Amino acid sequence: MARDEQALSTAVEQSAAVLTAAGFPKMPARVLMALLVADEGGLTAAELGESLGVSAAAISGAVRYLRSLGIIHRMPHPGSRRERWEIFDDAWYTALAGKNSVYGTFAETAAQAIDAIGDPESAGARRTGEMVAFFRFIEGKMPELLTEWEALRAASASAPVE
Amino acid sequence: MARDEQALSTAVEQSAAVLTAAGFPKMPARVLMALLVADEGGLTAAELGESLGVSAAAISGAVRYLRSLGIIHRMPHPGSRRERWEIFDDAWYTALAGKNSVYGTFAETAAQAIDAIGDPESAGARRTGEMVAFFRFIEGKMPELLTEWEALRAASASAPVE
DNA sequence: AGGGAGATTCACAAATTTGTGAATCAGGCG
DNA sequence: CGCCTGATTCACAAATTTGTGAATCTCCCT
Repeated sequence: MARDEQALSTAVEQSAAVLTAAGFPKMPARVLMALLVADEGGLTAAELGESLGVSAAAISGAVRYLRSLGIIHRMPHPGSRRERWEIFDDAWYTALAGKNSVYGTFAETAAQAIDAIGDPESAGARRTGEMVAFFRFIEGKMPELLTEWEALRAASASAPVE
Repeated sequence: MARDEQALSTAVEQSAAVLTAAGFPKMPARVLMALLVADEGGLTAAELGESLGVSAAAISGAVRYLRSLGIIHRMPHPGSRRERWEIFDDAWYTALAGKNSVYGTFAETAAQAIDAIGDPESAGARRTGEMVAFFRFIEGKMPELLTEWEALRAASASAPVE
């Protein structure tokens, strides 16, 4: 079965839209998905621009954003001047771990509200305390979850996809 | 110890800022935090507006958004005309479960890209397949995690907060 | 019923975000 | 050594999002 560019483009756009709805910036989401489904060797900025129908400048901005998140990297160029961008294999893993720490900082910031409320018996303090505990719990569990994933992944190392 | 409104307001704003950075709309985030730390009985739209320094209209919009997410509800009014808004106790739990299903739909949308690529041996198909598997794994694990949290929560039912 | 407090909605204004074109920079190749 | 392809940055334009004021609606209370 050959590459169905039409259907692929649709899938890329739809996936990017889901990411966008989840709060991810639009152009980075599209670039990310394009790189995800790309063949070995990554894509150049020009290729990305053409495939997504946007200017080189937009690509550059999106690429900078994604690099700052540490989920893509520039390929050690084969020899030509063309810079190739490639997604890290563990990008999603990393992204989730990063989001996890966001949960953590959120919990710690909110914990300050408990002190400000003063009375630990009050509804607000109780409610806030529960939320803080919840996110601390989630944050604490996440490493475990990721370890489990790694184990699973290693187990089915060269097994077929999907 | 009495309520330190100054510090409380700061904590509310900072927590809201963290949520905003994570992709949550600004005003809903602020309203959510204000309701989180509120005393028993919730707050009226007017109280929210005053406490956050914004117009009643802005509150109304934020409240509609939060209600659509199912994380706040209008209190069965005591008798007065004033509508009181209150956060659900399991709001965060619910929110995470909801976000979880976002992961799921993302995975399923992206899975379509694999078919479009055709060759399952290609780098793109392998990479995408791995991502899909990862998010399916996370989605599958989440219920377990939440169950565990419920158990923990029930265990320390009337234990002190924080 | 009528008055009035409060919530909600609407059209518009402000502000932030997003994408573009033109200019600039970088470095491989003739 | 200088041209030429391609990446990057900048200032600005477009567009989407966000918040406001005024008008409208709701419904309790007399």
